[in-house]
Amino acid sequence: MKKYDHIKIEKKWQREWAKKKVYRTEDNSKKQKFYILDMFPYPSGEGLHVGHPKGYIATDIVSRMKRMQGLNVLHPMGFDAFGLPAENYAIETKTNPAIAVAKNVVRYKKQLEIIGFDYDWSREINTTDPKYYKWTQWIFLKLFERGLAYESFEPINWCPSCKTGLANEDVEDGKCERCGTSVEKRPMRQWVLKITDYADRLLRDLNVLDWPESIKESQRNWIGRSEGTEINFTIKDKTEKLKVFTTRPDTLFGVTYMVVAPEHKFVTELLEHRENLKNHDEVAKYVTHACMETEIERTNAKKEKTGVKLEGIFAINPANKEKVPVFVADYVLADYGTGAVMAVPAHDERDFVFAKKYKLPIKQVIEPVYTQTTEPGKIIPNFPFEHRNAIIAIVKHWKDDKYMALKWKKVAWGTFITGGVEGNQTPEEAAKMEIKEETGFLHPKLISNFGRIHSKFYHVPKKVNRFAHSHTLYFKLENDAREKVTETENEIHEVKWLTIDELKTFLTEDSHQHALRILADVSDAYVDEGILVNSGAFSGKDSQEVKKVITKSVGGKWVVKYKLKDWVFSRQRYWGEPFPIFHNSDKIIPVSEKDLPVVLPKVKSYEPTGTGESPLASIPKWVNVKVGVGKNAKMLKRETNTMPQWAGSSWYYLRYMDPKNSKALVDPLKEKYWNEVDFYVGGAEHATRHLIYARFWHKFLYDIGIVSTLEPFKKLQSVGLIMGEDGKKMSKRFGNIVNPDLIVKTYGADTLRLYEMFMGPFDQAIAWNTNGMIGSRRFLERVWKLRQKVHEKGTISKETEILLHKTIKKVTEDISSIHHNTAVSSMMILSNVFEKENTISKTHFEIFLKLLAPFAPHITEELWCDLGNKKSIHISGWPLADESKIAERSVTIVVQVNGKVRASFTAVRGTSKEGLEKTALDLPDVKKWIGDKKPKRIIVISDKLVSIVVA
RNA sequence: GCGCGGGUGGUGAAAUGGCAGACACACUAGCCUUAGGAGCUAGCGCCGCAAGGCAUGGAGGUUCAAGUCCUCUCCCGCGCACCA
Repeated sequence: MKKYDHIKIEKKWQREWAKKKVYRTEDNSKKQKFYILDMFPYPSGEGLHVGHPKGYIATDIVSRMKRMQGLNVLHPMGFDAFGLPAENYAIETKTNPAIAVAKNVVRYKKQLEIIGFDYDWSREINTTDPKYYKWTQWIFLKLFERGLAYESFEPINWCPSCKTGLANEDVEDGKCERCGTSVEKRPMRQWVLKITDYADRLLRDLNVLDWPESIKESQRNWIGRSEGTEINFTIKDKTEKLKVFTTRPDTLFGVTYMVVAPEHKFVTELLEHRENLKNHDEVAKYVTHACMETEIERTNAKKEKTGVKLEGIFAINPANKEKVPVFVADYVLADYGTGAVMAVPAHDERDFVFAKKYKLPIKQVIEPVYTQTTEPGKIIPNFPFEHRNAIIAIVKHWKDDKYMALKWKKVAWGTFITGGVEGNQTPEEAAKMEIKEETGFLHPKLISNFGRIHSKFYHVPKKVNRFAHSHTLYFKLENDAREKVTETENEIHEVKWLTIDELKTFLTEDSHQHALRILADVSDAYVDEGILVNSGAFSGKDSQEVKKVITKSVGGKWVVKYKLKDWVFSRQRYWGEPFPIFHNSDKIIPVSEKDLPVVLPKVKSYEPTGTGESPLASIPKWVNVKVGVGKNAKMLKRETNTMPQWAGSSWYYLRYMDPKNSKALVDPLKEKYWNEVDFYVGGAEHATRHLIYARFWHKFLYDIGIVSTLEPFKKLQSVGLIMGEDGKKMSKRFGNIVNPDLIVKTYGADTLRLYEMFMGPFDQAIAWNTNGMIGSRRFLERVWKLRQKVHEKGTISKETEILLHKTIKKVTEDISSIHHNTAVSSMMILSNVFEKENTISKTHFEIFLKLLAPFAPHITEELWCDLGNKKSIHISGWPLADESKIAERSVTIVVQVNGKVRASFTAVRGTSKEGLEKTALDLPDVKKWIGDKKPKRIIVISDKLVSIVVA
């Protein structure tokens, strides 16, 4: 037999498939459709490394199986090529980026082709093709028509190195995602898309998506919805008001000062006239400094908080008419909420830190409520609470720095002294009585009142959910006078004298720990929900329940805010889609649809100007256009910004449905047929950019009737990176790049494909290991040799046939759930068993080849053809597992004695439990372990195991 | 700090609550070959001569039975982070 010559075989079949158009996708098919998509690549000058095809191989396998199962599969490929990498390359080499992109695309296609993908290349798209970006511009026009694209002059993130504005999503840790330079805030004219209008739908519809939870969670975080209240504070002796946003209107009575962001209009306007502020210069200096800081410096949470008081300015708390000072401080963000906050230091950590530093009053308005969530005393849900007035007494020793604590004897509790308040006792009387009863001490003296601490728990002896409201009182013993304690009290608990440090580990109840923090003077802001105090008519109410009531009482408005910001959509660079927009002095005039596309002109220099203008501005012939005829003709100026890299990829999946249509973005009938992407595979790094932008545009296109689905990608799967052999990210910088061309040449595309799938779980990052790949090659060699055992009238054993059917089932299920690694290993097991057979029947071997075909399309096609088949294996039918064969007649029964496996035996499937038990007890190995002891219990699981328990 | 994933041999990893380590790499021994990154046979978690015991980051728990379920805890990766 011939040697397995992968080079010859792979070349031969790739040509043959292309010639016979084996993978051409039909639009007018009666078959059920399946749309499977890879995130298309950005063709850089460096070419693909072995990590790039991992996702493509996985989708290729799924699409091949689906095709064999008789579905009409759309599995397209294209190129995303606008943006900075191509432009920077152009600047370096002084070539037109269009030329470099064309060259890179050719290279990428060649690299992809030798791996043997089943793409229908007749549907290839390229985002830089005017025939494509015509429709990107068209979508922009529609957004503009609906008021979702607008010009703004707000300060935005600016990368001084890339010399362009950036979207919020392009900034990571205050640095430009592309080049790592710290971004600055810079006010400039820019185009912005109103993605915030879709925030609520983008958030809500995540729930129906079959996506990895981590990516959905990232998007939820990014959108950052929160509900709260907007409240106006009037300014003393002035007409203007200060509007704040808060999620905690229930703490309104605890406001002791206000804070506004340095960029806030309120501050800017005050600074316009010296006489407005007694400390004008100080404030001006602070504001200037704060605005100059970079995003990193500003947003570092660990940075010490700074601020300056606006001397002479006071705000009036609408709830209690109290007069509070106003500060300007950079811990308040200008672009979230209203850029101003009401500070409640007692119940907000940041305000607390600031108040401590500037010695501002801290006023408690929420009493803590602790809920027991662990046993013993875990509350029973949906069960009413019995309220009880109570005390917690902290008693200091008469001379030592020690405090009295109770160690409970019947439960694992450590507490201060506790008790109920009976009848018309005052809390102080009740506490003194408890001290005497429980400990015998006679002369406690009240030092201070720590207020109430509430706790919810299940009272085990009384069988009720209890809600205890404990007045927490601090006493000091005047002397050691003590009387005897009754026996009953002594049986319940033991008195201990402990230091503060010892109490930290001794006290088991959260409410007592809270009291201890007050005692030790280390309490910080209590930020959880609780019961209102010092809040006028609202005192005693539940904080959760009064939020809307308080809002209403001060004329506030219940609102929803998002962290998500509108999408800064213009770049001051050359290599992007031009905007279909004209300017006429102040007026904005959209280019009419029939004049699309606005083609990107050639320029002499691609260098960014850094002035906030793109290089396009330097081509007067392109910028100045005469529009209209006769006396209606006007000279207009074109918009010279370009769109960001993310524009083209925000809708490309739709174009594959109808890539050549010059009349419409996508033909409505084709859109209805192909519908949504059934399965989308790509890197998790796109979680908060491409995957949010595309969802946004898709929802917009739904609203204007272009698409018929609410979401673009039904099921999403993320690919785990392939790292270099050194475990570091594969990159030119580390010199650890493995070139797939070389692997394909030396080992073959089929080996590469098989290995990348066999490496490990698909979504997990993993290091490349060329050594480990040998195993996949050997497997294919063995499959090749198996051909010699195949005869028309060959036979395989019953067991092997059973295994074959189990393998069909396993491979089918594993491909569907992207467990390609275990699919490969199950085929390896089958081939190992085949090797032990003398002959293999043709039909059985063909089934095996079909299972392997999606993974190793070339070698299987060659063997399939060699067996005399005329049509391609890839359009043959997918095998079905015969369930009746999978159910083996004999099963192995495991016997456990006291939970340890001691023996096993073979039984006929379906043997009665009694029969299994009897056989098991008769086994010598079992008898040995039971000895003369009597089995206490015997558990029998049919067709599986017998578990014997002996004393 | 909050949220989402993970911790299993020398390595990559398998395992509907039912024989932990399938499958593969590496390694060891032997065979076959004019030596090669080839093939075949056997071995390969740890301790132990063995019988057997111990092992899925750590500590408890539920169960006849736990890598798998529950509680606490440590470590690693990712996302968000002064968002009021």
